[in-house]
Amino acid sequence: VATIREVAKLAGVSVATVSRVLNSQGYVGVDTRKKVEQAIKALNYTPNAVARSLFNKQSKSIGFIIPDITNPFFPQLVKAVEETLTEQGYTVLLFNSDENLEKISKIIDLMKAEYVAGALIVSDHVKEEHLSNISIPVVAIDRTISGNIPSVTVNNYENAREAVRFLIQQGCSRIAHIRGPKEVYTSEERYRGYCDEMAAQGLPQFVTFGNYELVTSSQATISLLAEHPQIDAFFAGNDIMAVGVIKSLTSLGIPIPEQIKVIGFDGIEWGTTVTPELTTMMQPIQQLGHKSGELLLDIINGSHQGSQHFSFDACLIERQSTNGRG
Amino acid sequence: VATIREVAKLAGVSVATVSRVLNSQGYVGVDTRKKVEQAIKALNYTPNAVARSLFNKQSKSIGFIIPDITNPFFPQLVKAVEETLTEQGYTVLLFNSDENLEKISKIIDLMKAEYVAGALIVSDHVKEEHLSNISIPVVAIDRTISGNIPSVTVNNYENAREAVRFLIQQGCSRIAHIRGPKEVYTSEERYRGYCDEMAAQGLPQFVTFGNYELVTSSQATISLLAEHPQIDAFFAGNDIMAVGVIKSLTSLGIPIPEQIKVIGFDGIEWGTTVTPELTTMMQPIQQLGHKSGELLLDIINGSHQGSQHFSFDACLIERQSTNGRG
DNA sequence: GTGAAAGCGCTAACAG
DNA sequence: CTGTTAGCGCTTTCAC
Repeated sequence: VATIREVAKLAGVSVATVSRVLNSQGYVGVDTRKKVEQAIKALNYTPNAVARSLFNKQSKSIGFIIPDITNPFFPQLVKAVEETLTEQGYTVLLFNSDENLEKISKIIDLMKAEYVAGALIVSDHVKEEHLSNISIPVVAIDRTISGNIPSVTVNNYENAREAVRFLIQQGCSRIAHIRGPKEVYTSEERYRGYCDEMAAQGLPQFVTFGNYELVTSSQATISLLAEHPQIDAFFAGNDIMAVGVIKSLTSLGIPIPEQIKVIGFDGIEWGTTVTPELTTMMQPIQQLGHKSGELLLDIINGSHQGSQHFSFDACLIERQSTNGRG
Repeated sequence: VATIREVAKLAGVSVATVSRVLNSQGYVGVDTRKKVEQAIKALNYTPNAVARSLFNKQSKSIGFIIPDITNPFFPQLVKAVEETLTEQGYTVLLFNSDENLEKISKIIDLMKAEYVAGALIVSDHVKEEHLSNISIPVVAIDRTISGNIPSVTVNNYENAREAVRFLIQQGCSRIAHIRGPKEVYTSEERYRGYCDEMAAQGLPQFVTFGNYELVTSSQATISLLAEHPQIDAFFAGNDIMAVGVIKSLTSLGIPIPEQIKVIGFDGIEWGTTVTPELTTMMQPIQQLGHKSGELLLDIINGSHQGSQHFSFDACLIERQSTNGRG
């Protein structure tokens, strides 16, 4: 592997000059530049990223902390983020936190040690104080951390109301909500949206915890239905739970959507594998990923101005689980 | 952030001595060591990983190349791999190749630039020559690259035969195979297993391509069935395609497993969300991940000896899609 | 046992 | 415009 010194020697110049053409910084004579470029090509030279990091105290990589790589929502987000970041010459370092604070603090140490240029964080447990002794730019995705930390989110609250309104338009009035875990931002927001919309419409509320899990949600469905047989629709806090609802209803022999309609939230592929296919509020994953990548890069480059917080709307995808003759 | 020099000053020794206790290398006086350790604690010092890499030309990170992060099989593998690697103080750098050779060569360059200690690769397109000018240890997972490159795989061929045999035991004899894409190792192996077992049993073969995709598989199912109505079982090359089979059969009103039985391969969670739940050959993902991590570490540490190739068995999980009154 | 010094590959003053 | 030089933080001969 060639070093800058070898390039300099071949080109008959000093390493400083080579460094200048490498970073297109400072004045370099036209012919000198040409000689250097030839030498670079001849030696198939690439600057050593580690040495650069050591000096610059910054690398061309971005840390990305997600809570759970096995939740299909996140891999899609990762892909979107990677698209914009690699396009700008950055590498994404992906970390799985499992929402474990010890792990998170290790990850943050590691990111500092690796001189990452910035960080993208999806977490309900990371608070501003965890980030206080970290001097690198951070953008929160999918949930806010604090008003001081830039964020890119989804209008969970408003879109949840929209889901409920859609069910009402379809003729439902006894709408149950299987909600996600406590203290999880998206879960709380969607729950709040459900409550407010139902209250606004003067409709009764039926709520149980499903914890964003399939099995829990299946069970919750059955017990809720036992208590309130009049339920004519389920709004699940995410698609995984909605699939659980569909499983239970199917096993109970309840026709979907004729007797009970089901709507989810997320837009993951699972929703299309079940029968009937799941109607859902599809999250704008591409937009989330691209915007957060761009925002972070802008902040890193110091070229960002204006609002620190962005949010996008989920989009209703009507499929079979609500498309009855209704 | 403290540096080694500050630690040395506080401890009243030279940086060389600090370095020695850091790496527990060379002789250090007992009391000197104690002073240094105190200073380290007092300053909350952590050695700078980048500076270390620059000198050692090796970092404590492992590159992991997967073909597609949105395929649920890989996130699970990633988790298993991470478990063993982080335990040993290594960080996993995850890369998505999309099986794009250009991207792969960039990733390999990057890994060299970051001085990764080793690499784990899942790919059908990476050949030995791509790795030739790379001097870091490599382990292939889930598919072999060449006899010279250590690998940890699944007995796709044998386990596919097992799946077919199971179907036969259940009383099926007109068994169709929806196969994965051409030139994909796992796909070819499972196909070969199907063919050989069917031939051995003197049974007729029905094969179509499903390309490891849901929609393609659904369509393939319908056309295959139109041509050969006598089919009484489907062996799909992976679970995603098996779900596609179930979808089509359900929409055709064909009872599963009474009229037609279905078996998949992989053991992803999707299989439990569909109705009926999917019988499948569950891959030993944990074992795959752990073994490949250990193997790579052993090679890096030069402590490996013996076989370079390991393989594990997938395990039959009987669920509703084959559990008819049969 | 311990320290001084050279150097990993690169960049950024500072001279010229 | 271009070269010299001093580090970034760490490890490792080589003396003492």
